[in-house]
Amino acid sequence: MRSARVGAARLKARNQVTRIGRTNEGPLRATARNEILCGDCVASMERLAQESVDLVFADPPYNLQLANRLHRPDQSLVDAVDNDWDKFANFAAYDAFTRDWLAQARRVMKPSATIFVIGSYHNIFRVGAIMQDLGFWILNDIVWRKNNPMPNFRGRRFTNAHETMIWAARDQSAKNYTFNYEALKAANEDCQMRSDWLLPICGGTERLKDGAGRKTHPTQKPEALLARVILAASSPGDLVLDPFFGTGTTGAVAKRLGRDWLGIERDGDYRAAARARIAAIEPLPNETIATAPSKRTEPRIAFASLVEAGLIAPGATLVDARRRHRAVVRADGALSLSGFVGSIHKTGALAQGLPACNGWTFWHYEEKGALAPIDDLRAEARERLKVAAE
Amino acid sequence: MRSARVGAARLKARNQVTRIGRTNEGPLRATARNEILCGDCVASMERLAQESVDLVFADPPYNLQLANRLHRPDQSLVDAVDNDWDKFANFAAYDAFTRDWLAQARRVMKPSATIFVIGSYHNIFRVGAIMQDLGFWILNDIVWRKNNPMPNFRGRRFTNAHETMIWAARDQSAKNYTFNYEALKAANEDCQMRSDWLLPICGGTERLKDGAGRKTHPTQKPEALLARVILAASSPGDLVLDPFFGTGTTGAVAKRLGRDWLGIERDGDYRAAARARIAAIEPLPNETIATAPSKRTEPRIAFASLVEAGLIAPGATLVDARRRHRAVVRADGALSLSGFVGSIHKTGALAQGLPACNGWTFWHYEEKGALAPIDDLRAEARERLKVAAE
DNA sequence: TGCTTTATTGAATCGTTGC
DNA sequence: TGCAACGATTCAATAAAGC
Repeated sequence: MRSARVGAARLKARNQVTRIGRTNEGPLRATARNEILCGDCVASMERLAQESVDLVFADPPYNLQLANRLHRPDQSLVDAVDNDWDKFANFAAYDAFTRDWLAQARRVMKPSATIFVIGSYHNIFRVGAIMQDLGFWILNDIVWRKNNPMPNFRGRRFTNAHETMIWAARDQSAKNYTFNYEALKAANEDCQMRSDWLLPICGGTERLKDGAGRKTHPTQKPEALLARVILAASSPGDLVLDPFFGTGTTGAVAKRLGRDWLGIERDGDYRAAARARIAAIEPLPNETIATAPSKRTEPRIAFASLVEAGLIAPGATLVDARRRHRAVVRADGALSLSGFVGSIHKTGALAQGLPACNGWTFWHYEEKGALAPIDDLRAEARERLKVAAE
Repeated sequence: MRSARVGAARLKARNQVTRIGRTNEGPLRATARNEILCGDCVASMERLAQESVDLVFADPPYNLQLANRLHRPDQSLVDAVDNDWDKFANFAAYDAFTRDWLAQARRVMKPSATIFVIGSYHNIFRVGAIMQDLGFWILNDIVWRKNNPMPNFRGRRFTNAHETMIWAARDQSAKNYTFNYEALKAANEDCQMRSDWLLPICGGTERLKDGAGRKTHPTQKPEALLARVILAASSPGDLVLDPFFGTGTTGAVAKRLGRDWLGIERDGDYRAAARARIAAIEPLPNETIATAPSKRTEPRIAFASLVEAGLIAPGATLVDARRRHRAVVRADGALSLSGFVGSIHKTGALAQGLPACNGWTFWHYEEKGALAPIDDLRAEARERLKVAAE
């Protein structure tokens, strides 16, 4: 079951939606959800409400410049990307296109939203520079390392074994962007997730193919890549926009992970493939996708309230883990440390001679001869609050 | 001894040099070698002869924009890069600077030369876009993955665990650039070298420090990184230009690998450190660095990574278990056995007159008088890289 | 001397809340 | 709006110190 808070927010957002068709006609009062908009992504985004999406994933044309056809050593032809949508007259044309869609993406992003743009060396430098020029604030560049890349058949370069994603906030001042740091760390052997991700390319049964066995889309991204992006930078119920939807990997993964999604795609074949694909997706049970509470999102508790609640008595003695320092709890929730009176943090800092200190983990109380951090008392107080709220 | 052909070419180049001082005064008829030019890199490069260098390695200022001081969880202060040389008023100023030095670098590059530029997400996108605008033809972007990066202390982003190098030819038509494909392949388990390189950051005894233990330069690059760049994209006797010479890693590695070098540096302290450092470098014997035969060779195994990691030194002697055969370790990870150059397997087979051989168990190194198979070193290397093995 | 423990450090665009 | 307080946060390698 979706949590009550998230469910309510999502329902509210749903009710604000003005249902629209699949064409570009008419204005939008709010932003659609869980649909594929037909048409050019700039025109489509222009009609979306500003500050309405929580996350953008964009896989724009790479502007590959393959002058000639490429043959493998056995003389077979490499099925290169030569679609019309990847053709631009020159860098200036590509830059203008890039500026247009990025500006619109930025407009529809909530202040707390972030954007991922994936590309290769053909286009990612232009994309990144334009993002900076538009005011995006880059948080990381992320390297998708492919464990099974296509080799360089001519032996004239290094194997092009990675693609680059730029992760950016809407602007420098946006400090409250969604980043599920703890969840990613837990998923990575309790080490913080690095900027290089090793993932296989999209193949096997995941790769969409037509009746004749031809791949439906030349650059279909692996769902594992989108899963990490969406888990890292959104919450259940959030709206994920993909302006270059293709065959809908973003929508499929978003639906599975309990996020809403919105795709924009010009090509009818891609839209049809995406629609069928997403319809077959079964969302995961809510308990598997609910974001774990992080310390940052827990309600703040004043140390004084622990004293008021009787969890710690005025006059009690607190010590650090090694019993080197002693402080006495005052009735007003401050501590007294050899004549100095201050907060648990200030006294902890003073005791250690440091500029700052987290008093919750520094100070301990004695219970049955053993020491426990006063953070345990805070957890107890939060537990009581939670019970009282129900 | 250097080979006759290479030696002659080098001598000829030397004779063309007009000796210059360390100031920016006066024109240059040709390009100096094995010196550090004092001054601004744009002005200095303007005085170099056009089409005179074979390889450029550039580590320009990254334009970091640090808003505040950063403390570790233990409250210690992070020693961030806040040098004046990394300060620019805005993106436009950084772009203008970048355009200027890149244009000069391109002018002095031979048609067959390539350039490596290293940067982070702060600057690399602007650098890459400007390179494309100036006509450079990007061959690869290469990711330097750090196995020991600084963590993200606030838990607000992914660990910034890599830097990016752009490798480019002077223009699209330059097809004859130097790329030692076979040597790199032999050094990488007989697999093509990928675009992601795992290397430790510069530390330990390699890191230059002043008398008080402070690092001489805040961003000294590891020699292993430069070694792979120089081995990949130059030949013995070639001239390697570094317009942001710093403490001279490029010069040190170039000299060791039998390349000529030219550095440009504004800071007198950096220049002095670089000069002393390079003077202490002993070039490797020629047989360890001569370009390997270009014909496709039998399968080889990743012996080069042991050399890069310092587990076995270039020039070291390997013997078989009964000390009947001796081979010398080359800097590119191949072995030299009485004039024949090949992989550890090929040389082992040749020594025994057998069609094939497992070099890992055939060849031994000497440690404290005892012999041990180089397979032990491979195990050690694997242990070190366990983090990255995934 | 050798092993264990502790301290230091590296290109970093690294908060939020309430008065 | 600015300022001060709260309080959350680290991985690997190297070097130094302790035993």
